[in-house]
Amino acid sequence: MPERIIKAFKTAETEKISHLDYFNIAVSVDCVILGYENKQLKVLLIKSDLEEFSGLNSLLGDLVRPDEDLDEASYRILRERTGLNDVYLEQVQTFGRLGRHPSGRVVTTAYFSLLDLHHHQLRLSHNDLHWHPINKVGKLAFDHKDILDSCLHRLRQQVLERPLIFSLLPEKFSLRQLQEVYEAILGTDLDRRNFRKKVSLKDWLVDLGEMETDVPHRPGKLYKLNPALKKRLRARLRVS
Amino acid sequence: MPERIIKAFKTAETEKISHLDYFNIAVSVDCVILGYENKQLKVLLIKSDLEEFSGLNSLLGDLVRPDEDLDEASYRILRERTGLNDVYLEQVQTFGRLGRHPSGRVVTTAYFSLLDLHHHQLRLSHNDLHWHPINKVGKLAFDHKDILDSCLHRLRQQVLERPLIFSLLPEKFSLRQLQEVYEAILGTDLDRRNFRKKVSLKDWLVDLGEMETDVPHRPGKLYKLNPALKKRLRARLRVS
DNA sequence: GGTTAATGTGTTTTAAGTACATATTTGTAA
DNA sequence: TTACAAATATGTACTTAAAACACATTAACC
Repeated sequence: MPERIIKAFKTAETEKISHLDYFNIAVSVDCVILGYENKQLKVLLIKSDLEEFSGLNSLLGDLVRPDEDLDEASYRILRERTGLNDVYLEQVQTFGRLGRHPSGRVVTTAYFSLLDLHHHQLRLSHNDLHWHPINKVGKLAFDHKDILDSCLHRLRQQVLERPLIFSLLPEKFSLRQLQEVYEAILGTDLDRRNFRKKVSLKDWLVDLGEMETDVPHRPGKLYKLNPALKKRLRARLRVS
Repeated sequence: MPERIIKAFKTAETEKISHLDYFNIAVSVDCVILGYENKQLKVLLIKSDLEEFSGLNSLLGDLVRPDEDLDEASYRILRERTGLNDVYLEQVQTFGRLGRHPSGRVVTTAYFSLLDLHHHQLRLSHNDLHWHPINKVGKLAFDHKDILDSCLHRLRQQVLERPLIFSLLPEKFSLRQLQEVYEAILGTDLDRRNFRKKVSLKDWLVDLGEMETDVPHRPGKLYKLNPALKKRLRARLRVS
């Protein structure tokens, strides 16, 4: 099969490079899995088990299997690591610098995902997995800091335009909770009145007619995500 | 070396898939090279030489070499095909669907580029290369129509925010010419007065104090891109 | 029943976007 | 040389969105 591919690319065929070398590039995906807790945005990291990066954390990634779509690979990683399989994932960027992986040539595609850190189905697969507050992430293994930053950048860019954020929250939430999520993601304070005006102009929320309980102050109304938008937050791929 | 990589990915190591299979994925880049002529946005295409796609056009792409960065590969393609080497290229998205290439598994990363179709250095490398008006592109080989569309979408999203467009134009240009480029890209008519107001609020242009010549009507002022922004339109990579 | 800590709702100001009109300059053709 | 065609150059009124800002209300706690 490799030969067929190389023949399909004329330029490659005429090159003096050994044909097999073209298949010395591994393809991986890395997932920036984000959760929300204690008014902080957190990212799921794992201790790197490579000598070169001992003591450093890394994102969750894996080689793409020869028989799975790129998108599918990211869902697999999320599922293997968290037990969740109906979570929104979005491709952000591909990193292909030479030398980005100490063991050889690996080109990796970054995805980000948002999920409710307290979701009842969430089961972390490994002891060394942990949630790390986004603004206390120091050095990471590989170029994973760059990958994280590019995903955060994309997220911040999109979060006010598209209803991405709701998978970070429980089913029912107050406007204050929603605003706190936005503040954690954007890293800024928002004006409560302007925020509410902005949100209410979109068709994102449904008033449940219920109130918060167990808060030491005047309870707020509870909302849920407009069901019409809910499907977009789900994975497009099923478990294989 | 492949073995080292596979060992570096714990999950892969424990799989029953033959280790070598992980290296049966080829990595390519595809370039959406856009130019402007006759008030039309055009894309550089080539006749596909694959049997499966006979009669169809495709984008310009190639396998990534084992010893070159992903970004570098896209610059190489641009250089090989057009002779230009100092042109802006931007990564857009990676396409990894199974079966997207009939000869085997190929994951491709899409880049777009804008260049002056009448640039004196432009030398197309191949007879079958041709510029195709963007709104007359029909079926393309592979998933290249999807790739083209995603690049156009990104371009349209960014073109009013960032000074990307100026490499489509000659050094000196009038505001009318500039507006026509925007209209070709966005596919809409723009109000001249509002357009000028919008552009003049940005710091993109420098008034040259010169006038158009050889126009059959009142000549307009000529402008050039603010030199401070020029470097951003150049490649970050040099010719190797 | 007063205090605390939120919620819930405007208004005003400023900036950005949209719609629209008139005078001006050049080339061309009568 | 003059009228006409076709574009440039410029400005104002209207509408919508974003930013700044204030006050009355509700429930829990003591």
